[in-house]
Amino acid sequence: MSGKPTLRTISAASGFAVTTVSRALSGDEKIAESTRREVSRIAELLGYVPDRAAQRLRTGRTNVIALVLSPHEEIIGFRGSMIAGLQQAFSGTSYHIVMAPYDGDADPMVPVQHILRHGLADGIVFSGTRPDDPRISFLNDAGFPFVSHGRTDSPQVHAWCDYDNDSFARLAVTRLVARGRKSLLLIPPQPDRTYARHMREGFFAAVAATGAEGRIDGALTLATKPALLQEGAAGLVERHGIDGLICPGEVSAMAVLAGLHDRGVRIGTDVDVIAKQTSETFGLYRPRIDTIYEDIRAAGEAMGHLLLRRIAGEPPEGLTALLAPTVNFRQ
Amino acid sequence: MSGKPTLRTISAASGFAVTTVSRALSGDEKIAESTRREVSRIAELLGYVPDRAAQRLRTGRTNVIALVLSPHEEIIGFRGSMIAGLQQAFSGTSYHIVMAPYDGDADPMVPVQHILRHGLADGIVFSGTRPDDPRISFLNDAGFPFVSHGRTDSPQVHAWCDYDNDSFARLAVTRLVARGRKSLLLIPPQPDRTYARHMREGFFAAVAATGAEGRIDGALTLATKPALLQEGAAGLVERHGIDGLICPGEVSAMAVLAGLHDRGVRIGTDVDVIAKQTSETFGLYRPRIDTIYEDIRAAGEAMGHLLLRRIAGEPPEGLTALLAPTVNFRQ
DNA sequence: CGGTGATATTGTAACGTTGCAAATGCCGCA
DNA sequence: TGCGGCATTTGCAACGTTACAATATCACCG
Repeated sequence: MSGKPTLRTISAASGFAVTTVSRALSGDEKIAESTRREVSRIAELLGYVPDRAAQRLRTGRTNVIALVLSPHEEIIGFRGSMIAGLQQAFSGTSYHIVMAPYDGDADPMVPVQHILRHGLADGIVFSGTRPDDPRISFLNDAGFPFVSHGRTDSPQVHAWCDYDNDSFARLAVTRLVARGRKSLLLIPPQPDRTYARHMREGFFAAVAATGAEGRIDGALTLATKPALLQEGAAGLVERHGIDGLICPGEVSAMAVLAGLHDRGVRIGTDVDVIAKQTSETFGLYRPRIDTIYEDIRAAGEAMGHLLLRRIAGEPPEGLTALLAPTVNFRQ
Repeated sequence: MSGKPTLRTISAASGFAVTTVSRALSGDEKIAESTRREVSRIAELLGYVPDRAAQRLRTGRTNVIALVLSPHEEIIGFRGSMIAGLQQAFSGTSYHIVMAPYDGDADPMVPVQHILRHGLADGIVFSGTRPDDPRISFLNDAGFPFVSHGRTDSPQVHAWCDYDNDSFARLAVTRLVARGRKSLLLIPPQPDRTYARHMREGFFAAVAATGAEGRIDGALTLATKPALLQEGAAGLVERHGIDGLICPGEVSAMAVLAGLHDRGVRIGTDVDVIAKQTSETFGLYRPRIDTIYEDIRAAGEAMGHLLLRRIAGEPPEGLTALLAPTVNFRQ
């Protein structure tokens, strides 16, 4: 009589068979309304909670979503915001989020294979998508529900959510040009990611359209080494007369701004810097700069909803979300 | 023949009983070395992976650790760093981290009760510990392994990991006084958390010891409303002649620095600001300020190890870690 | 040569759930 | 009265694992 109540406990207490109790609590199927009420009443009374392990063993469903993030993500609050958004999407469901271990250095296939191999989850959310990301076809072949943060070049249809980095770059260029800047530099985002290409394309398209001069310096690619950016960006400004810089994230922005500051370059006067903003806090940076907001939390929430639909069996066609930039410009 | 290999598959392939196979793969117990090798060989060959759901149902162990964090944590990268540290501690084990849903507003007991009720995990890591935190006695009574980030006033013995905020405040005060500052302000940390008291105590002890003047303004308590801090701190500096400020986190530091900047107060000249630093990136802030580092990732790793020992059955006595501040002062 | 004990292996049962096929009860209609 | 058919309920089996008690094997000793 001690221990947690099980279906058997409720069965004994209510007089109905275990199977009936199970079906009554599951909600659907042919069960008399009176039976359902009585069973529910007793279940509630006894504080019954279904055993996830048993359900999982029997049904094969885990009620778990695996989140695969590289710890090297440039954006500081990325993990936290993404999790918050996913949790928002899963509130009201019985899904929990498990963090798939991934050191970010190894083959990106490793964590994904690990999840499938061990049956850790019913669906996967991953980020850091590459143009030829092998995870897409692997998961598609396995028929495993997933949503990627970022797009690929692959013709394979799949659910994804992405930020419109093309528009981001266009907006940034347009703004800088409107402020009278002529010689623009895009701090290169992570080169092997698809979003980096979108950003570059938008950058050069806008540069061409506005008649400004635009460059990207490959040597500054290592956004994970802020010290390099700090030196390099400031040097370029001096040597090539750059007067407008676009930073693809807060870390690169902080590094660039630090480098300029340390050389006595006046932000907003000698040069303009415009950055992608992903946290509230960055808006407190001084001197104020123009930013364009990317809402990671919203991305997480969108991905959560898309994934739930995939798990429910919806085909991936059209299960996509392209999130628009929000400008945050000074007067 | 299709489907994942199970113990039965290996049993059939090797000729040993299912029980023998299970024990051979589990590692211990009396199994002939030759048997173990043969069974392992076949298991490897067939790509056998034990079914977590079945193990969990049979043993009651989940191989999961629940992480309970408030999304309102002031520190931006807190979630990500904590997760990274925990994952580091769990690498090589079969433990996974599940994020317990917690909106931060509700009763902190809710997520903890949820975890126990649904048997979601073998252990819990939680943060935001209060002096009379009800989770401590609840989990102790339930005999459930846990580690808290932060201490309590309760005499109950439990595993915890904390940052030495007393030392943090003393170091900060000492540094400011050494730079000639006389009238110090501590931006108040979250008032209902134990760490806030430690920080206050260290602050006033050091202020008394150095003969400086120290104050905390309760009106600035709402660290989650950076706008308030921005206005309030700058106002206090002007009205009360504050010349040294201590910020308990990066967000409050950014707010305070923004407020001072906007009023034309010169950082490092008119006033000195010293802040707790929790991310690499913050070191790029300009003008440079003195910071004292708190390593959240290290805290996560320490908590992971402590929790594993608790789960292994070690009594909580002495399972504690007080992490020391690291100063990062300008020359 | 029978008995003892150590060592290694085995069979059975159970964890709590759900899918399936079968059974029960009941009503109306022939 | 008997029977088909519907609505509801039931029992059995199984998911894959491990705990437990029991058995088989063998060497050794009296």
